[in-house]
Amino acid sequence: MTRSEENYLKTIFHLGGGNAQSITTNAIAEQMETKPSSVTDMAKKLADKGLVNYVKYQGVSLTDSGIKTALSIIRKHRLWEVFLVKKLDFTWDEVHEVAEQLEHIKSEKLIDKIDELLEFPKYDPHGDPIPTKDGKFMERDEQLLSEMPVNTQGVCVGVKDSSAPFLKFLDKNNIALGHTIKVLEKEDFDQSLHIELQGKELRISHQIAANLYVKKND
Amino acid sequence: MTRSEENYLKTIFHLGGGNAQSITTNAIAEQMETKPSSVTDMAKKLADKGLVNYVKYQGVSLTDSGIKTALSIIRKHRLWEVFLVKKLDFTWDEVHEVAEQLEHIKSEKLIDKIDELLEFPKYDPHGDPIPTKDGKFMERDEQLLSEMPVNTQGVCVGVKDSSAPFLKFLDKNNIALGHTIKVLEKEDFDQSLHIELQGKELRISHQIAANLYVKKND
DNA sequence: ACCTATTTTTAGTTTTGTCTAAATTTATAT
DNA sequence: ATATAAATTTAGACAAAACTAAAAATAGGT
Ligand SMILES: [Mn+2]
Ligand SMILES: [Mn+2]
Ligand SMILES: [Mn+2]
Ligand SMILES: [Mn+2]
Repeated sequence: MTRSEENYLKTIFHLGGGNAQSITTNAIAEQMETKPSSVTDMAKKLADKGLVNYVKYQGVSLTDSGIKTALSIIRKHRLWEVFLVKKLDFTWDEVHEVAEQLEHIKSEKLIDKIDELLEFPKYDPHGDPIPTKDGKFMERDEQLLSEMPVNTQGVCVGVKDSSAPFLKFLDKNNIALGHTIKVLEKEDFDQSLHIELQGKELRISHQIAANLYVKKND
Repeated sequence: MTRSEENYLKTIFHLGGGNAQSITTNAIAEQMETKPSSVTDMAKKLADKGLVNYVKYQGVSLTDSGIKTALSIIRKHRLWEVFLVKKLDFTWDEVHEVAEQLEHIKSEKLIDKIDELLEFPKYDPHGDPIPTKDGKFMERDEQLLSEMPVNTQGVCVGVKDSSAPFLKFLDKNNIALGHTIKVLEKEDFDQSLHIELQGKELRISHQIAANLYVKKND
């Protein structure tokens, strides 16, 4: 399994190709910042290896074997991200790039030991669930902050956009995973929100709210 | 800097190319389990990049820039080996393969933090010195056990051969870094040694003794 | 049903790193 | 000094993974 093949599988999974959905050539090309013709070439190769179902002009979806492989890469990526934050004091906006490299290290023992050292974390620094060794996913009952009704409250559990600029913005505004957020008011005009964050009041744009996952309190 | 280029530089360094010595095409090819013609191709490329001095039919030596790069890869390799042993309970015969992959991860912050986490180790699990960030080497006053005179004693500080079979053999015979070894007798016939190891007597072949580094006691 | 715009594939190139086989240079031995 | 052997380089090929440009298929709109 080459690094490139692994990256394609991961991307197809993230685009929904694990749910029998057919992912288009263009969607993959855009996500990977490559050209559609390159995607076609790889689609054929992955199909030959039994990792994707590929029908000309119809896109690709992952086979069971492809899903398994994609999940193992995603598991490694997220465990390394936790390692970088918990053990090496990286900030959550610094880890993704390095994890993109570390996820391709081939050693089952290595990743199992990292998992153990971290005491088997369930979520990565951005709140994304870490698949178990046998490819099980811990999905969480969560919703976007932008979809929470006024006067409900919950705990921030994840980010949809995990780009460095967004994460740094959150840091600057004291928004972090585990913080309590209550929706005080929604502005009709621009969908901006007036929220209570850890006791303090704050106004945030729709764009921010639409990239924060919240778990509603019982 | 590609992974392949890094591996060539590291190999040339290990073969002595850091001391203005000219390393032959065949020596590099043999060490890297590749063909001489491939080495010639790479020699030209590395020369173009100013990393080696290459004279046709005469072999290559590292430039200052090449030495610097080689030392940075070796530093990463050895720090990762320490990490695997100290933090993840790998044995010293398991670490090399994984370190061969990890040494190519590109992140200065990552390796500096690993160094810090390990409290700036000076030697790797096989007793090899870890170059400092600015490329300084901690050479040790050491010699091969096979070259120690009868009735001298010292501490085992390193292995010359760090292949898994040899390391496992050492484990089985309770030979480990830090253990005290005294040469009791040398057999003229086959150069085998009669030694005292941590108080117990033991016979070892010349081949074993010629792959153990010992630091003579003052 | 037909035309058009978009998507996707094909065909042909490029780069990196490898290989084999052949040619060339250097080393060795008489 | 010359023949022979060994080491090294050259030339040409290949696989992986990308690209561009052109061809083909699909989707939408009238
Ligand atoms: Mn990430
Ligand atoms: Mn993440
Ligand atoms: Mn090693
Ligand atoms: Mn080592």
